[in-house]
Amino acid sequence: MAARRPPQSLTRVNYAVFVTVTSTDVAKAAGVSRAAVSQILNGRGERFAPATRDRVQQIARELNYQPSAAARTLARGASELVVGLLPHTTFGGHLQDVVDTLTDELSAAGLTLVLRFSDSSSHSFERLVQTMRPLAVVSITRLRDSDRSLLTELGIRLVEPHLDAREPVDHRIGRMQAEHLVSRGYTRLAYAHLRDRREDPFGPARADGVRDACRQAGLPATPILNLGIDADEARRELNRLDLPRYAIACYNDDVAIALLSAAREAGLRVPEDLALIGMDNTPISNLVSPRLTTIETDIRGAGLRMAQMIVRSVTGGTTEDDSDEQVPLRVVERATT
Amino acid sequence: MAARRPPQSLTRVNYAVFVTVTSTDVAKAAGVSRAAVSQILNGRGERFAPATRDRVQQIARELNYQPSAAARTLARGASELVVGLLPHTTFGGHLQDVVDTLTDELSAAGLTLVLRFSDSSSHSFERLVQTMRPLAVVSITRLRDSDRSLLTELGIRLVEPHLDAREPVDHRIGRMQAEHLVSRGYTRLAYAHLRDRREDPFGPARADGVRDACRQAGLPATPILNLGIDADEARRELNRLDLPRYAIACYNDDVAIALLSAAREAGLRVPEDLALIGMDNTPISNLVSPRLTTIETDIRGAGLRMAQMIVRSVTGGTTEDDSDEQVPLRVVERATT
DNA sequence: CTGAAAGCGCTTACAG
DNA sequence: CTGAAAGCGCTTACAG
Repeated sequence: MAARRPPQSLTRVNYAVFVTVTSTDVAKAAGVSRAAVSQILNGRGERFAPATRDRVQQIARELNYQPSAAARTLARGASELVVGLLPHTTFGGHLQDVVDTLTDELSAAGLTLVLRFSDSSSHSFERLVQTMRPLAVVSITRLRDSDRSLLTELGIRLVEPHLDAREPVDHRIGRMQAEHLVSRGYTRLAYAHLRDRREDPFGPARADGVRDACRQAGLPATPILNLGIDADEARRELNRLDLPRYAIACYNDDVAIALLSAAREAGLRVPEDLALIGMDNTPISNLVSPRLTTIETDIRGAGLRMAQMIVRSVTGGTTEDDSDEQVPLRVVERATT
Repeated sequence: MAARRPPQSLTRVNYAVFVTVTSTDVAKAAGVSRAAVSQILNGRGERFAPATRDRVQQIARELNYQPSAAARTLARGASELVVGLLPHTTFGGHLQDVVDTLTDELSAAGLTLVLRFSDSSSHSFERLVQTMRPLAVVSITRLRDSDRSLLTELGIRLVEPHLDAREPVDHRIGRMQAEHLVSRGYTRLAYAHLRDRREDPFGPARADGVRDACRQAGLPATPILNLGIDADEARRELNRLDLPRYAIACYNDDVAIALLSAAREAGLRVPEDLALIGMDNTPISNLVSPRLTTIETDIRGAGLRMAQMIVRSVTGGTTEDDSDEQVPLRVVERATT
């Protein structure tokens, strides 16, 4: 074991003193060269005697040998780091489960997933990718153009699962919302965004889905509302509509609840005068009255697919989503439509 | 510029071809040695002629030289990586702003913040810290014991801002909830946890705060409720109370809204028969009826303090929170108390 | 079937 | 005031 002496002058940073087991330790203990240890532990050990192989693997385990990422990166010229970019939106258990799945799947493939918010400053993102040289960046949401070109320029693989299906999932969500409303007899539809664009990463694609569904059904253009989760804003946006008898597809359940609350105060009957459909099937959507119609998605399954796609893309070189299955989506019909 | 050739056999991973500017490039262009470049760019340039210093810095900027994190880590024996552990709880804009602040502050100090969920598997966390050797780990929430001892063993600094104030912020939150309820004349208090422990990371500390405040006010022990955001569970837990005339401090606004909804269905008057206080001042807490009393926190300011504390701890060696200011907390009184 | 050697890009103690 | 040299831990092409 090499006891690491910290550098002498600590002007900037205090270093911990690590006790590390290196490949040299393993090699000595096993009576082979470091090259042998490296090859055997990296799956290129076919050429070695099975006994040697076993011995090395056994000893590495006993010593709890963990190769240094820094050294490996330096030697290989690329890291095993994958950076996951989280949208700057409210998210709870669901999205976190997806990320956990991703973490584990990538870890099993020898890759390390590390997270960032996609909205943190471009500057710090640039530093991150320039210095860490991740193997890939996977973005849950649409990337800034500047970040995208940075990655292209550096030759860092970009994986964007949400763009990959033949019909992007967000377009489908909007379409399903609209088709449900149309099937309940509504002919005048609107789309309600979250006003803060940062929190509305999927809004544009979903609004497109609503618009396309309306066009296909021969309905007029859909007005676009923009509101925060706030009673005043909801009332104001509602007033822009030629009520009664409108149906609104909402960015998420919170937006729908804000509109629901405003409608109640304005004396509108829901769903007779105003129909609402949310998205996410949040627990609270089932606690308001009337209970909210919404859309539910099997996001865990989606996480698994995403993970597999990334592993495939990183290990196999393709970014295409050859499996053409789609994320399962389901309308949860309750009392607001 | 060194064009990096990818290794010949790509059994596991496809590598991108990077075009990197190295310190050698800078050194050549400036007509100095790599050592000089290193020292000048790392703030140890006092010994060099000002002209040399300026030239090197200028050229490094022009070439957009970004030192390789891997090489630096290897040479220095410790990385400049800080791992931030996110609680596995619902969070929206607020917490994300804190994280963004943290990212930028650390970046300004030359450190790279990278995120993980604290609940992802211990195994993958171990791999992360063993291979990446972060300079520090900062945990927004309480760490698993196994993870904690792993870090101790490896000598990796652990920063836990939530533990640092003289009175931990979560204890204070519980106490403020209870004190508010007591001040409104309630004498029988309960605490409502989120049932899923993963989503209730701060619950125990807050329940302690409620209990301590009640003890201090001479009130009886507080019953503990556990519920998900679900009408049935809320009703069930409500039935365990000897109603009417109870006041419940809730883990967050969602829990309070679930109880509010159940109370409404059970024909209880709020706040006469049942008082509720939430936590977070979510937008929706102001949209339900009656509007929810809750607690608001200046989490942005908290993020800044946290960032400074981490930078100080990492660069200065102390983990103590010498600044004794507290996170601002404020009761937002509305109609449920 | 296995090992010696070179090299990844950087930092730092040391020599001039 | 500045540079040559050694070394961080690993990987891989090559020689035996």
